[in-house]
Amino acid sequence: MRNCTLEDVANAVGASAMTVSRAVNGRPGVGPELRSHILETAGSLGYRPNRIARGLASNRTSTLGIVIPDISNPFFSILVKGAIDVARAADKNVFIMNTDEEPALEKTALASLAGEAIDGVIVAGSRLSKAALEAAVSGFDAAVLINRPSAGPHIDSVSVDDKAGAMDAVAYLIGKGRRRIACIAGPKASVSGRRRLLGYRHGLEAGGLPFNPVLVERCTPTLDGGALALSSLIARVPSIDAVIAYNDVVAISAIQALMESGRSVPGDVAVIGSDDVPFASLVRPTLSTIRVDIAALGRIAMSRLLALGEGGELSPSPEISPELIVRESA
Amino acid sequence: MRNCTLEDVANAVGASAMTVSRAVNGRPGVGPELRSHILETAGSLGYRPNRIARGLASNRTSTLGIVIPDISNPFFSILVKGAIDVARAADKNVFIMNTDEEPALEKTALASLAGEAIDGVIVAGSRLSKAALEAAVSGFDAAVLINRPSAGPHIDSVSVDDKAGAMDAVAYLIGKGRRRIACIAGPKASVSGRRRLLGYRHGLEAGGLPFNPVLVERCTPTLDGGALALSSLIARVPSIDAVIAYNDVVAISAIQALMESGRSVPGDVAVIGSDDVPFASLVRPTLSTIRVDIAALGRIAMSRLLALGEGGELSPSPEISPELIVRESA
DNA sequence: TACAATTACGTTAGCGCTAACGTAATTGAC
DNA sequence: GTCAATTACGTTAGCGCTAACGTAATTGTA
Repeated sequence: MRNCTLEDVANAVGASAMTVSRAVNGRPGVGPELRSHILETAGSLGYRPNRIARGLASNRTSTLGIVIPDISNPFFSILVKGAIDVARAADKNVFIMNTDEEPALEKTALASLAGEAIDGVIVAGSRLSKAALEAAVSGFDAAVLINRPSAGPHIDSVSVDDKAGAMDAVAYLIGKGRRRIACIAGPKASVSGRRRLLGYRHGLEAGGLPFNPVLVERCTPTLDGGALALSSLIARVPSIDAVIAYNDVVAISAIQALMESGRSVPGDVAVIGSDDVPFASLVRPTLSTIRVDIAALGRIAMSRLLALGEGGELSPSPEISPELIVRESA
Repeated sequence: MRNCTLEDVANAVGASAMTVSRAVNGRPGVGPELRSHILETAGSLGYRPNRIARGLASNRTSTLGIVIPDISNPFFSILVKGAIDVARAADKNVFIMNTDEEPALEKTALASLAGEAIDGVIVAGSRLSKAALEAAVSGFDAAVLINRPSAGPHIDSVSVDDKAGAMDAVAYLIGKGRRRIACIAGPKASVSGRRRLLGYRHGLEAGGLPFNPVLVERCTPTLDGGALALSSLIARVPSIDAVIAYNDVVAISAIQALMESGRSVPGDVAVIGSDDVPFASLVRPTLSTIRVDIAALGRIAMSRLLALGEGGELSPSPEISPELIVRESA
């Protein structure tokens, strides 16, 4: 039982394939009676357009791609959910590519998507250099970069003002009397990590505290990364009294390590995470964090990607403002 | 700058497109020197096979689909990660379809995937009836259902022995002296929820306790679903001393509600979740749970889907055994 | 040496669809 | 009534690739 094609429908109604194509795609050039007759027949024959053939002929596939470092990280899974909700509403399907934080895999993923002739791509949490990212993305008709500057007319960008978020957090900590504030920065290749580090630094300076590199430690964005980084930090500066962390996962990991080292949170050390992933309010102590509306970020990115594909004029790239959420940990 | 095609490469080396196709796909029928010459030229021209055209011509797209209720649920995001890791190794791309727990959207998603002419699909957490699921899935060349029985030769199945897991948990609770054990069952449409409920019932009977429907409450698998269900339970039976929950998210939600009601966990009420998602060990009290190797589940499902597509003989459908992890909450 | 089997290619056709360009019939303006 | 503009279709060609079938050259075998 082969799938029903345009031509099958055309034969059934006694029209040409082209006319059926026009009817099915809601395009002008078909009379109202014939149109409805075609649609009825197509329905009863169970006709489903073959997106592959359509893609080959029209060079537009109604298919999009999302490239992220790690779908099992709640930040990215929520981001993806927001994005594909919007895509589904527009009847587009989307490929999800996981890069495991590996720049090489990110390049491969983008190259593979290029072979799919997709209409556009969202790249979030890219670990590529500016030049490499631009090169990898330039082959697409449309692209939206999250937390990376746009480069070119068919490339859009949506960012979170991570710097401001980190500054707020530092200001809050200073206001609470904390003076030895450490920063667990993210992976070196993470732009949002660098922005948060910058915000940390500016926040300290704004509060009249010196920036001291000894209070900064990089980490992998995993559940043990935070603990590892924290161990290095307290080995160097046992008296730290606050930590701002790259994200919530890292923050929670750091809290575990702090407690194991005999320190209380927030008594001895205050901790602020970032993103406000769902479990941030479930851990004990509940996590103070710099909230980002992640799903909205995904929705906005996908909306703009679709608009870019339509060729419409885009408003200037928005910057999402994070918001400090104070809970128990700070 | 158009993308380079097979024919461009063919012209460059002075061979036919067919020969280049054979070389690029590693198929026999090309001499060793010509083959390497073709591959070199293809590389230097930046040739990337057009998967769309390949799909149309060969009716195999090297593309797969995964249909899940909610990618932002850590269970499914980890499952997806396992699956796409395997897919990537086989150079396949995958569509992720989110159904928001809606049977109607699940049908739409499957129908949309059918239009993509994908090589196979994994359906996890289906909320469709047996008949509807079989109908929706029968159009695919290959399918793997997670936690649903297979139906047909081209449909495989991978299941978790949820019933055994729930029985273990109940036995453990009874062993600890708990007698009024409640069950927060999942959504009515969830097969794994029904299996866990069955395990709960059998576990009680095995332990010599009566099954009492008043101790069972359905819930949505969300962060407030557990709390809601728990409120109903304690309204009916204030003296419950244990709860086994549909999954970890629900369990944590229930714990919150228990604490708000003035009960201590595990002092007054012991709680056991299911799945052991990463944050289960991060919440306080840390969560006792019925561990499932979710990533392995995803990897196995994808491996079997790929094998099914190759037409190889499959070993009988495996059943993953969960393992009770005892932490603080029980 | 003769003849089948194998290898290394090329040719043809077509996957299902749409872009681009017909063509015939109808409409409207003056 | 004339001519342009519009509408409602049909025809042709081709997207880039591969399946299926050629064909010529080489190899092996008795």
